[in-house]
Amino acid sequence: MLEFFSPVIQKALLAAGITTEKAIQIEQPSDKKFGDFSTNIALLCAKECRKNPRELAQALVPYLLFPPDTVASIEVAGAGFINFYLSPLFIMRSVEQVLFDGDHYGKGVLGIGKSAIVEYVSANPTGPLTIGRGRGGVLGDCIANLLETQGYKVTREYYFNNAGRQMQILGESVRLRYLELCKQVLEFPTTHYQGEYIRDIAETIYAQYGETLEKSDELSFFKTSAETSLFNSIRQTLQRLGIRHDTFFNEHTLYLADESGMAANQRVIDALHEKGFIDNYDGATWFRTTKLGQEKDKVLLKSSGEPSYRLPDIAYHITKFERRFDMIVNVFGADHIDEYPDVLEALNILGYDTARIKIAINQFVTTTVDGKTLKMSTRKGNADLLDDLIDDVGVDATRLFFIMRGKDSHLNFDVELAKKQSKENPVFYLHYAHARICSLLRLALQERAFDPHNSVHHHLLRKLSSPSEIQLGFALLDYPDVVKTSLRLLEPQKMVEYLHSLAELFHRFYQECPILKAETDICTARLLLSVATRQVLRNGFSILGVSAPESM
RNA sequence: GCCCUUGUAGCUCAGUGGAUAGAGCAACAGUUUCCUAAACUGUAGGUCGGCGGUUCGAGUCUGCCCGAGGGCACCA
Repeated sequence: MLEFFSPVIQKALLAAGITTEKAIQIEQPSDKKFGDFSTNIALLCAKECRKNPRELAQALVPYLLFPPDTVASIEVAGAGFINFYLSPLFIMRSVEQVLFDGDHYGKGVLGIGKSAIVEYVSANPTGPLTIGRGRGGVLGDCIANLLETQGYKVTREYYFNNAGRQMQILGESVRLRYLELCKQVLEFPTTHYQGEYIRDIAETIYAQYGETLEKSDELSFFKTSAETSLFNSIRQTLQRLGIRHDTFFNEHTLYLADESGMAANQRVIDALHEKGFIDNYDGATWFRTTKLGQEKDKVLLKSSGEPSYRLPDIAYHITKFERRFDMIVNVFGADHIDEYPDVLEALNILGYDTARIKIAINQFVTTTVDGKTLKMSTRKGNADLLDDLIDDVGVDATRLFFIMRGKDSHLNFDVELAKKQSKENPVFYLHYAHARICSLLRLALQERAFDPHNSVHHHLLRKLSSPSEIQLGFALLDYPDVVKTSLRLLEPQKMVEYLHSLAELFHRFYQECPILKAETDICTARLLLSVATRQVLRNGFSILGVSAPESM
């Protein structure tokens, strides 16, 4: 709605002879008695105009000229707020727009002609996905969906590493478990992967090859088997959640020489060296972050000559620029919070426009079962496996619970609540609203041969005027703004909250207004309002990646 | 010790420097001759962790203190 109000306010300021640098802000007051929308522009300008904000607001009002039948009234209130009330006609006309746009309602043009990359999950294949990773996965997936609604061409990328020390340890862990199956007595080191899944992989190998591999010192077979198995498991889990990736970027490619005969990692060292940010001491190569005010330099090349994780990270991000993405979104968990400032610093030094990069960090998840909070543990048991959670509460609850709180909040996943078949459970409440509308429309088809796709009666919506109808219509009109806000803040939680309030408004409308029992025109209008509500619920669900059940 | 996130109603959480701090759930009291009561309406519930500072105005910005989670490797 900013696009609607802003130009009018801009003109009014001009007409009233007020010049200001301040950006126009439009907000929805928490209380309807302060209008449908309001602006604080008079308060913002009061100081530089050296005028009382209330007087300034009063002076502005005569110049606020909106198209006919849009804004019903304008009031000055409080310290100098200007409050706008929309006309019911305007609201109902926008409901017609919802019906007209259908699946496209809420789409925008912000990203048309632009490309975006969203990197998420990015777990190395050293174990099955944990609940914590799941939150980031769903968050990333929703952000990618949001970008697509605005016309961005989105690449969903998974960055992983199947080389290096962790993978060696993984292979060794599997080999040791295999040897145990061959009745060898040995000590399993605490530094190795303890998970039950290691035994499973070893058993599969044992079942297939018996003890024929017992004498082999060759690790790579065990490593490769483990990697293949775990990567499959990860991808299967993601698939269950409806999370897909377009590209898998292997960190290892950054170590290999390209056409120019040089590895991407080496090019980063050279480029940083040229800028004077490389130093060699203690046998290692360092990124001189002390020059940037940090306490310590950071190792790029270890004394063994191998890159530390930081170097390929920088090189990897450079590829995102080289691949010419207009927007670069990185989604990762709080455990990687210290990683990105160094990467950004390096990119800045090398002259890349880091304003294109957006970072979404999600805090961790604790699960509550029977009122008891379990802390996530990667070591023993499989209580923190994402697959187990999905088995337990289902895909929709898993997805929705992960994003129904702000990403910065330390999420408390109440497993009991997620399984409840009642209003307490937000998943259920949202589903029910949708199913209820579907059921209503099935009946309307039977009793009145109502066709939701027939547009000849759309104008009847303008006959609706009761508070619950107007409020519902108003909420529908708000949807495109909610999409934009969710994207701007990288926060799909805003969408969840919105859809919940939309469901609530629908239930109230349904309760207060008889639909099929109403006289013909009103009945049709109310059915159309219901169709529009269902449309917006569906559009929102599809961004969140939850299903839209037709009956329950 | 340092860094990041966080502390708002009994619980889970919103809150973009602005109006009397909001929502959901739980609690309590009501609503079905009627399209899904798997719902709706109403009531009650607060020292915004604490103490200062910035300004016309602070839950929001800032300083310190306290609590919670995470991170501080030549691991990724």
